[in-house]
Amino acid sequence: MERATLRDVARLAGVSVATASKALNGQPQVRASTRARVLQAASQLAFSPNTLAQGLVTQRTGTVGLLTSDLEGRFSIPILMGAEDAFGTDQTSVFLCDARGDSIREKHHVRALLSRRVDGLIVVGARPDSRPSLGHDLPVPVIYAYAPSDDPRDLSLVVDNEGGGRLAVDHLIRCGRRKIAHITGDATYGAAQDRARGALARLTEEGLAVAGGEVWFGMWSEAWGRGATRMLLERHPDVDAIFAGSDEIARGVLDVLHEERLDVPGRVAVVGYDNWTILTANARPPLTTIDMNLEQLGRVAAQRLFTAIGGTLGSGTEKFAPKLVTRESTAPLR
Amino acid sequence: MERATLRDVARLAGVSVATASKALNGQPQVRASTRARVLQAASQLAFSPNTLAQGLVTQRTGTVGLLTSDLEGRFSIPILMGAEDAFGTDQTSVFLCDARGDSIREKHHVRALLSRRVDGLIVVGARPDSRPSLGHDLPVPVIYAYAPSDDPRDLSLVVDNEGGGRLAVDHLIRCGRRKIAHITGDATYGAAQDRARGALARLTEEGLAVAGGEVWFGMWSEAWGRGATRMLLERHPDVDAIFAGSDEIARGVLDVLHEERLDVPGRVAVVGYDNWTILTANARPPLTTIDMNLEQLGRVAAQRLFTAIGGTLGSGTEKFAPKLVTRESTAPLR
DNA sequence: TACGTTCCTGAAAACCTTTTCGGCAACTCG
DNA sequence: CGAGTTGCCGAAAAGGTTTTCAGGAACGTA
Repeated sequence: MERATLRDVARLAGVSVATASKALNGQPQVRASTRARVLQAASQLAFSPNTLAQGLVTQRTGTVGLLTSDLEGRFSIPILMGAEDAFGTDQTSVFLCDARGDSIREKHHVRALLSRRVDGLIVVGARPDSRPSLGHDLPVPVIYAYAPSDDPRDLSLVVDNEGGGRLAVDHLIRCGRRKIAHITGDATYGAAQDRARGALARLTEEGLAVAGGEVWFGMWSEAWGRGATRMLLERHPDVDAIFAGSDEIARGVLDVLHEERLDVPGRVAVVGYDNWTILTANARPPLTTIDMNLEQLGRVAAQRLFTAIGGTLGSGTEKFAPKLVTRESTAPLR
Repeated sequence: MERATLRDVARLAGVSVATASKALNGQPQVRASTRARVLQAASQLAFSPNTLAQGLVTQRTGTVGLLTSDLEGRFSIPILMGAEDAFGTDQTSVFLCDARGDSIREKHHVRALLSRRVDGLIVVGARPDSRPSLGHDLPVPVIYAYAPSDDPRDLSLVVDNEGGGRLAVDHLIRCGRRKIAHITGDATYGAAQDRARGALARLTEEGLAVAGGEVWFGMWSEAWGRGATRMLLERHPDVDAIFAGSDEIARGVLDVLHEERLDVPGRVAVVGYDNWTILTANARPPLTTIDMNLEQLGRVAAQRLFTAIGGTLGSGTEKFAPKLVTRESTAPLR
């Protein structure tokens, strides 16, 4: 299966390569009949242009590098899908690189991508805390997604975790709940702090205090969700809603509530975080949760990068609003 | 940040581009001192070769296309990671494309990838049943992973599901179990059938029949796992092991056993399938399961493709053995 | 008929690298 | 001292495309 080149097309159409090129690219200075001949020849030969050669002369490759730090982590994937999707429609392809959290591996990948003359870079971090900038002496625009760059001159797109916490609590309040507890993950995660801050702020607005006396920080696991819920019920059996910092934790919460025969949502309402379908849809009952809209984040990152490729992209950190996904674990009281 | 070209390096080193190229590529016909000068110049200018130009002349781009049908699905990711990992060490990069199960979208992507002059293609399917071949008139080698091609002339790398079923049951038998049930997913999935066949074969070897009278096909969900387990316990309360067709189903199984206060693994042992960490590690107790070794599959696919790029790759379907991951949900009886 | 326009077309340069091959200098050896 | 080797280096072609610019043909006008 030998590939046809533009030369072959031109020869078959009886024109020069220059005209063939112009005909194929829709340049105006070619007669309609000539263009038709070229098009016909091209399709006959199943011609598809060599993008390497195109890139060499146009200085645009139509490729971007997507640099992730943890592919196995669940958060990179939706972002990646969003970006791939957005680019798919413009004809740009994405190079996927997984640095596995290793910074020298990351450097290596950046070098390779630049060597491939990508038009831009999207860096998606493993967790929503800031990460080291790639620097400013790069010849292409870089956009940071999920984990912001630690350099404010870079452009970062992140999730609004404070807004997410606020959203969850707001929903519970609207359901008539007044004794709302918050069980969440590792306190060293900025995300945990932000969500808690948002939750507390909304409670305060309503004149409420958090049930359980304080936010329960711990780990991002079902086991912690179970343990914390047991302690919580022991000390504050009258709690009527629990906002969990992740769907995993929420699963643990539900598990213990079920064990204790406390009806969800009749007696206690539960909200999770992440909208990780495998956990939320299968839960008993299916879990109301906060969706970070990561796919949208990826899509926007792609678009921003695309428009920035010619000119320049801004700087600073843009926050994206999460959304509430209601399922059966929450409902109005009575 | 303008990029240095080989010309710049050559000029700085006081040699021709030809010698500069040879020096950088380790060709022998260049004096040591000259090479040193070139190397020095290159590093001084932070030179990195333009791979587009290289590809144009060498007819090798050092890129492969990875065509997946369902990125969100959990099975593509490990394969993708394995491939990315294997390629990372050779300096080849991967173009990621998600066809979203749409065959015209897939065609589109293939065209684009060929236009980019990828050196090869890895096609990873959504489910382990056979899928349409991309055809044989492609100018690059293609390798099918997870979902085999429906054309035996293609090379496909798949998981040995029959072996997996056998492995699970074998483990349960070694744990002294004799009344082993199998609750699994959608009967229209080849994977479900294969796993069941392997399980039954191993039981027969031991002179055992499957507990519950037959294999319980249903859906790949926790809810089905719960429902099936309830029915099973009602009719056959003496079952001492359950092999679940997926970790999701296993979670449902565990849930009901827990509700019924049947000790796991003291009274009933449970084995899952997939080793989906988020489900298995958090289960109560942590779940023994079958790991399909998908990362290895991806790695091998990459290697096969790489060695095939020069020559030709074989055909047929190669099966890869899954492995047993033991956790606390299984243990010897008494 | 001579000249200026308007339309199309094609030759050639450019993009950056690899690779072949010829040539020059310095040797070795008879 | 001449001929044959050996070791390094550079000129040039090649890879496939886009784009600029010059020029030819056809036409209208004076």
